[in-house]
Amino acid sequence: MSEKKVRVRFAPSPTGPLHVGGVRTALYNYLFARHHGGDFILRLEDTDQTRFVEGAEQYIIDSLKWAGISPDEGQGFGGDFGPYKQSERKAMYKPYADQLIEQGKAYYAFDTPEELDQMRDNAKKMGMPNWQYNSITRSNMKNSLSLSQEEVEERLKNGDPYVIRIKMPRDMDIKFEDIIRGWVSVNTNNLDDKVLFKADGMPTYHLANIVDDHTMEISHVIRGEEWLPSAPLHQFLYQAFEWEAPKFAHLPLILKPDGPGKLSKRDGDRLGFPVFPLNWTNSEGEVYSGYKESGYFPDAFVNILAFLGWNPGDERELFNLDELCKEFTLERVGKSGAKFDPDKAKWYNQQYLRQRSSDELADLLKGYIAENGLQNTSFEMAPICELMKERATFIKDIYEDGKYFFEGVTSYDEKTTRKKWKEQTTGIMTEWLETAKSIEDYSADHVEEQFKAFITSKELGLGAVLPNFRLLLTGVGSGPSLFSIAEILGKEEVISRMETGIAKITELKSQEA
RNA sequence: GGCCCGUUCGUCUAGUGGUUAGGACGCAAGGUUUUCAUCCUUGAAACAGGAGUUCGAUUCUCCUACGGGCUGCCA
Repeated sequence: MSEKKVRVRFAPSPTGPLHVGGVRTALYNYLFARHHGGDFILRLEDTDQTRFVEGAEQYIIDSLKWAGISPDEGQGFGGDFGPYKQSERKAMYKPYADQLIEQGKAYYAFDTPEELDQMRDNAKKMGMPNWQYNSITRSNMKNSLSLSQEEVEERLKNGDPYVIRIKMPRDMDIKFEDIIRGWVSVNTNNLDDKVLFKADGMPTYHLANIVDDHTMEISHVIRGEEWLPSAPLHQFLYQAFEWEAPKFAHLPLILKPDGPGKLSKRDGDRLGFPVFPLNWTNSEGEVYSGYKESGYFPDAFVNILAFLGWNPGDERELFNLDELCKEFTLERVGKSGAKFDPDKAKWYNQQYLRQRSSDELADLLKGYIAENGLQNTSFEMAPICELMKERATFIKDIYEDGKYFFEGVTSYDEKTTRKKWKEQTTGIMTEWLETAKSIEDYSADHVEEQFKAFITSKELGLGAVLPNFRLLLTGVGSGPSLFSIAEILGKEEVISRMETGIAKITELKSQEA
């Protein structure tokens, strides 16, 4: 049976940026291909010329690359089955439509869009919300089944606009087995005579899709659930052409985190999380945020998406791409839609951040600083990352929570100053400053030892003194081990920060009084 | 409205004809910590409802409810 090589395709329409649902579909295709040693193909379905969006094609390619799931062949990636863009394959489709006409499986229809709108409107007014062009109604329409042969020829010769529609038979059950959903069955009485070929000379999605999947030797069609209703039509077309149909797998949809409905473009920025892999600026100049720019790692992003509808069947949750390729099967994909959980997404990123070495984080942090034109530091970046990574979710947290390493101390946290800096503190800190000056070894352990000896000799409590020391070195009331911070800053900087800090806080305090 | 698909903690989910229905995120409490975060422990939290089938159904069947998708010369 399926000795055939596994070949799957991701076939988006370049009408805008890809959102996470689309990327997940691409990911599942990629994982399936890798798991079976097959090919993953990118095909652009741009048969609707009115919906062309500048930059969308490149956006799709860039997104897949960023996520690390580049196609083996396809638009922008080469291959032997090209072109991979339907607008460039335009000439291929007509003969297939003609073949169906010759075989009596399809027919010409001359009804104008206006006439069809009129039909639907009238039907609606008469209480029929779903008027369809089908085996019943087609006899009342202008087509090659209802018109005389002479008139049809006349119209064709005159160059009257026409479409080609499938002639859906009456009362026939179409069944197919979906890998995820099992047997799906629909009666053709509920199906309409879909347009296969448009008046502008382009095929519709339905025709192009079948012809391309067949000629590109696609073995499995893995796509979103929104295609399930047209799957019977596609099945019927394979039969009409007498082609072996690929296997189908319809993926559940990704839903909004709050109310009902599938995740849409606006949800992300409304709810404070991205729905797109990369930033996207529309023609009006509005920017929609992307995972990349929001600080997500590609591997975390992939992990998040993989688990929206799939799981390994045990309790592991952290999977990199290689592991996913090894373990992914369509049989373990769920049937029901998943609501996107922004909190869980952050948690994943945090896990991946912590897995990274301090050197790796240091490089990323340098990139972040450069990209955003932020203040660089003369301190070693890796130890800072080592110190901050436990409490960070994104690279930017390392910078923001450790600003004092980069921008120095620019202010003193009001609350901590008010609550912890007592009258006698200035004196204590000045004494500690003198001691600190005499210390040569500024390793964290040694500073801690000296500090503790100091407070013991003064009969002071750690909780009363340390927050003030922290205030002097960082300007903030909380953070990682202060002694480690001191080690990174080094003796010179510690002394200098203490001197200016004591002076400034004392001044602030005296102004209050 | 019609057709199709779905329904286990708030969310993502595991799971079985007989289980204390498991995990993760989030939430709450306690512990650790100079502090914040981390970390550890504990806790609250689910089989949509109703009929069947069965000795026994969360698990199988049907109905209802709810959710979702589709219903274009869009994909």
